[in-house]
Amino acid sequence: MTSALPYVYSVPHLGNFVGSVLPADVYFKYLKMKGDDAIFICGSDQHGTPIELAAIKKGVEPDKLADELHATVKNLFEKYHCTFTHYGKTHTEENREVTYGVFNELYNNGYILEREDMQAYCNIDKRFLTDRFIQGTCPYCHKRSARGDQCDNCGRLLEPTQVIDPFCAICGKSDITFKKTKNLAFELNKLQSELKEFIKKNGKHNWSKDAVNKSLSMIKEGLKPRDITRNMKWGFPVPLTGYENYVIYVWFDAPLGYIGITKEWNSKRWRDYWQNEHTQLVQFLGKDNTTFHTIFWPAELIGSRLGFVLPFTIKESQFLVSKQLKFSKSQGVGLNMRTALEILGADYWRFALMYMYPENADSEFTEHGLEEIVNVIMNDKIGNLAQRVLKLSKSNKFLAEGEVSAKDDANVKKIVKEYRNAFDKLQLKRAIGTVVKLADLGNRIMSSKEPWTLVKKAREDAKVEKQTRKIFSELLAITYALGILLYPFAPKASAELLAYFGIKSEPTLEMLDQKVKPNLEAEPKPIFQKMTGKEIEKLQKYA
RNA sequence: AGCGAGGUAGGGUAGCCUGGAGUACCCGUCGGGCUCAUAACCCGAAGACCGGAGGUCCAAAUCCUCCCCUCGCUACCA
Repeated sequence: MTSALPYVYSVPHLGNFVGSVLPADVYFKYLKMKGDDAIFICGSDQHGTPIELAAIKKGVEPDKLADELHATVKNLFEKYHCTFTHYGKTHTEENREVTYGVFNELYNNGYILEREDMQAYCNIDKRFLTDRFIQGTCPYCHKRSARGDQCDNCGRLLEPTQVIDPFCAICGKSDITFKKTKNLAFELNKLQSELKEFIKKNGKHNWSKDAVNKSLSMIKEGLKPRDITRNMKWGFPVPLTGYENYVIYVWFDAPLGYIGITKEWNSKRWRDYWQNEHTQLVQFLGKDNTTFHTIFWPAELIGSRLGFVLPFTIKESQFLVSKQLKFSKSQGVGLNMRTALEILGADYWRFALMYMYPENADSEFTEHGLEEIVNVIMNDKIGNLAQRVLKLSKSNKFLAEGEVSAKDDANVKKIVKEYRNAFDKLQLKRAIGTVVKLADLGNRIMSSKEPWTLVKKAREDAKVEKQTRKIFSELLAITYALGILLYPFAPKASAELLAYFGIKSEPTLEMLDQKVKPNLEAEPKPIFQKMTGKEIEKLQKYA
């Protein structure tokens, strides 16, 4: 399984995180709990115009800048307890090999076309300028914020020739002329029917309606050849004579990075996953990225005839948006993955973000919404249930000692089944909902059975004692199961809870059937805390 | 503009594929219970013309058509 490769231009914001890496990591943790042979591949997408431009402006080599950014982002994901099998990057020898392999096969198989077009050329820097290297005044809003592809101010799409008073983003001068230049294009149109067949077949495997329909409609409208070379410097050089000054276009090598990164992880085993007909490839990505994964990239794989696996499931997310808070616009300002950790710990963000996961529709991030999830769902319902069960058990050891297991409890079993079912269908919001359901079950038992009353009678009445032991056993089983089910969403809290039951290793679903003994000597500590005025104040700084 | 997806109590969501009394969850509001626990938890109530207008059907939030609003894509951002 993979998560969309973050384009490492700045610190990812919370919307980026919840769109692909986080749900992917959550799902991966579930697969590991289940015991599947799964690997989770992700990494930094390092090529492309924005990074080359930033490197030129900073006066550093693009590979150096890209590696620095890669290190920063990698470190951040670790702080959020993401456990990739490998978090790599696209500018590697391995990815170059994979990219050239696919490129050469497409070329040999007759899917590559040479065509000519007009492109901007800076007479001062003596180089061609891709659209983003052209800046100037927007013909629509007349702000000096237009680029060759789009205006940053009004968001309208532009042609480079439409930009008024264009200047070169590198030297700032206006000495630009348009020259005829050649490029290689990938004839996607030749693979249309194979792509359609692939989407129709695999689209049944839990893809969103949105992903299937927009992919099919794009094919229906007719695919066109798409450029795969760029007249710039940063990237993999095109391995063809006559193209010495060109690099492979980032969209072409970035998704091949999934394979390249796997090869970087393990030079022997990568083929076992990627060239194996039994592999089920599950890919997490945001809605802006869908057709790259359902059309452009599969076309590369199909056209290469190298027997690479195609996406089995496309797990597309919508966007998490915020009207009241600034999600990073770029440049690391606003509420992003870094600044968020200054407010709350990783478990809180993981759980809260998954609780508001924009699974089927855009979802709204609000300060109040976050507060509610942290304070009510995590703290009051889940954390406090564990605390009241463990404390009551500790102060009534004679009723709580002995082995417990979630195996024989019908209510717990039912919820666990629903949890598994939700995950297996990739319904992640439903999955996190079942965790809350389990806590609700515990809280309801507490209220209806009132074990704190029973313990007083249990010492005198053997019948009551037996009854009370059963209730304790059930409550402890629920708490133990909570510790396991919580793992994908809040791994740290899960570990803390499971420690009371003597579990120190990574949890598995099999453990639910094990018999465990609660440690009634240890003083239970709350696994979650509420957000206080201090955290809310910090959050409001981003309003 | 074209294509795709969304619009559900005051707020936030699930339900829609596979039609069956507006069903459910969280917050907020109102009333009650409980005192084990982190002032938490539990029970009950009020609150929705399911974006709008038509249509199909014994029956529509769900299927069809048109319109309005929001988001995404439209091939040189990735």
